[in-house]
Amino acid sequence: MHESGSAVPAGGTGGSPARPRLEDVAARVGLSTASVSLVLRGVPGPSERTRQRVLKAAAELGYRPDRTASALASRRSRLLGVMVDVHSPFHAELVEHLHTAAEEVGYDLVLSALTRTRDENTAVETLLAFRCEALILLGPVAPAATLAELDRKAPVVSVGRRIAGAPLDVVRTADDDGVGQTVDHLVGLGHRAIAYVDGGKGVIATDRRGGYRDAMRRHGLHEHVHVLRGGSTEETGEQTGRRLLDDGPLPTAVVAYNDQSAIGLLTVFRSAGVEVPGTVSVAGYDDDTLSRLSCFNLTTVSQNAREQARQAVTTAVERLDGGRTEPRETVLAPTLIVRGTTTRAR
Amino acid sequence: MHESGSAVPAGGTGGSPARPRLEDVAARVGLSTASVSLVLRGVPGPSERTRQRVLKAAAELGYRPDRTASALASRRSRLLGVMVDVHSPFHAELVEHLHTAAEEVGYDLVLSALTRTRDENTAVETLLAFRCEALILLGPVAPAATLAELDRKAPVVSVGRRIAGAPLDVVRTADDDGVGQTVDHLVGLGHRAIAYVDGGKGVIATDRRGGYRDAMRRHGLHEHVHVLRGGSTEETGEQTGRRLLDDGPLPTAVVAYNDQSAIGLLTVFRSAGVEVPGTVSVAGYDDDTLSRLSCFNLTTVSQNAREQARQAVTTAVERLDGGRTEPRETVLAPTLIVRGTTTRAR
DNA sequence: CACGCTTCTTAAATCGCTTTAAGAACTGCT
DNA sequence: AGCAGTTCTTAAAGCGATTTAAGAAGCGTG
Repeated sequence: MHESGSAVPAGGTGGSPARPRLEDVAARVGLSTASVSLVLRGVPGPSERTRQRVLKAAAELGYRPDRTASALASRRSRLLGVMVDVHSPFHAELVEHLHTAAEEVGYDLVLSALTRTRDENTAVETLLAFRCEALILLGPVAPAATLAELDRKAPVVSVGRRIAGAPLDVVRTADDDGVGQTVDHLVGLGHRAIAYVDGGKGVIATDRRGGYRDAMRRHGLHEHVHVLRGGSTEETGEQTGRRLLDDGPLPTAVVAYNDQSAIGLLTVFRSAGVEVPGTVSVAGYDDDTLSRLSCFNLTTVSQNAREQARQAVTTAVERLDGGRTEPRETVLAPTLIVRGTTTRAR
Repeated sequence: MHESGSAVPAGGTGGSPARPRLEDVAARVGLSTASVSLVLRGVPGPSERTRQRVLKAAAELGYRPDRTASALASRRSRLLGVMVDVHSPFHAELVEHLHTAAEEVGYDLVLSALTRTRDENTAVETLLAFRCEALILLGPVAPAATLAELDRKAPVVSVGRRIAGAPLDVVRTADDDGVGQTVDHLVGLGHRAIAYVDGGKGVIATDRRGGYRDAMRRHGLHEHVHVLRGGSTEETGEQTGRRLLDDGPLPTAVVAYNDQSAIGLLTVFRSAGVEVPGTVSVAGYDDDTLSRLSCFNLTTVSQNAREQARQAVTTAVERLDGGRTEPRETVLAPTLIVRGTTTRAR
């Protein structure tokens, strides 16, 4: 059963025509597999004539290198593992840009989805089993120590989440700055009673809350600082909205932890007859697909997915091919996107 | 000849501890790699004693088989390729269930994202390069002939899209039935003037439109059949909504091609002071995340992602391991989800 | 104790590609 | 011619697993 280069296209059970191998291409042009491999990978050496012939033959046979084999042989998979929450529209956008960025530097992506029944550990294990050379984790929640541990197996880039106390690569936007810009914008419109709806206990929530506090202080609105308990979903937004309506005089503007929360507020306000932005201005964070819907048209902050993705890939590749070993944190500036839910104070 | 696995754990240039290989496990228990491989894959043969020792050693070393190598050696990748539109929330849900379904039958998933700059061809090529054994395409738009061609390289399962005229595996829900159920529901509420907002020229749009027509006819509402030009986005929904408002008497109910379109209608109606469902009932299709937002609370049709995912995996695996060769179309019944945008006719 | 039978183990060949050291084919120069 | 220098090519050794045919134990029997 070792009729290696036999004439029969394929045997076995299936009917498929047996994918051509490097050897088939080599045989066709009467060269060695070594030469063919060299040509196909663009390694200098082969003569122009050889190059042309090989390229032609490969094209004619419809040859596609076998990733598994070349990964094994070269001990390089040229794969970047990406852990992503399939349900997050923001992650979707990141993935989109990661793809193009990776392609430009000759890497491919392996996506590992986070689901209700698939935790970060599983997702990462899968990535490792694929021999990904570096891991790009979108909004990881694992403790810093775990990530540091992981980083010893393969370079880790945390996107969107600041990692304190561990020497890891991080790419993120300045969350405090984003909220700060929003506050600036509102103050510029004459608002003073600007409330903030908090997002919980995560690192991100902390940063955004801090950004709000600082900005208010900066504008001398210290005594107007008002942080309300909230969350990251429409539901919590609605709850907070109702509390606001019940608890006496409304602020003239409310900044929410994220778009979903903001939309919850919006819904409650409008159905209670409170006009937005007529009576209350509302701003969110994330530039979620939701926020762009014309029925919301929410003023929000964009995290610049494109640039973050690009930086994440660069960061990973630098450690892989560039020999960088010092961890680096890349902090990008977010962009305020003014839409229709904020206007001059009443 | 087998002094390959020397005593030193790693050494060499790098600093990483060098992932343990099968050979390392074998050396540790003084057995051959063959035995270890057998044990680790659960193949009967090795004695109980051997089994225990191997398992222990593997655990101690933290051994994880190298997918790349085993795929190459076994000529089986046990990988299912999934083409997915990262931006679609419905696809996200499918992916989630595909993961669990695949895991149950011992397969892993490779996701290949469709983006603005990454077409179906590219996505599928990637999947093939990973040596996926079968391809699960979520809502493919490629012509039937292309898919049939592809199917010769690896079994293809089209999810959500009916493929006419090509012998391919398909898993989908009955779109006509879904719209039919919606119409039934509305008729049951006393509606007679039920309009339909079309979704364009695709197969799915055609089916849904047909479902509307048939259902209306079935209820003897032949002369109330009213199909409006529309689309699949909020924008087109809004446009159609405005046309409806302009063009004289409103129907008492409008069924839209999908949720996004329905939400466009909703937005226009409400901002024009037309109450939904007070004056007009509105229904969508897809049970999109959007539709669940309390501010929309849209009556819609669920495509039962979980079951579709499960069937898709089963279908693929049957062809891979079960030897099935006849193509099969699995049509699941969609489920009407009544929420707050439909009520008794005025 | 030699025999046939199981039951375990393992040597060795692959899988399809990469990589490196060595070989072949030319060149130009003395 | 002879020799060094270039420029191309290739043989052959892996990569880390799987797989199979053959070998080694173990074990009742006659």
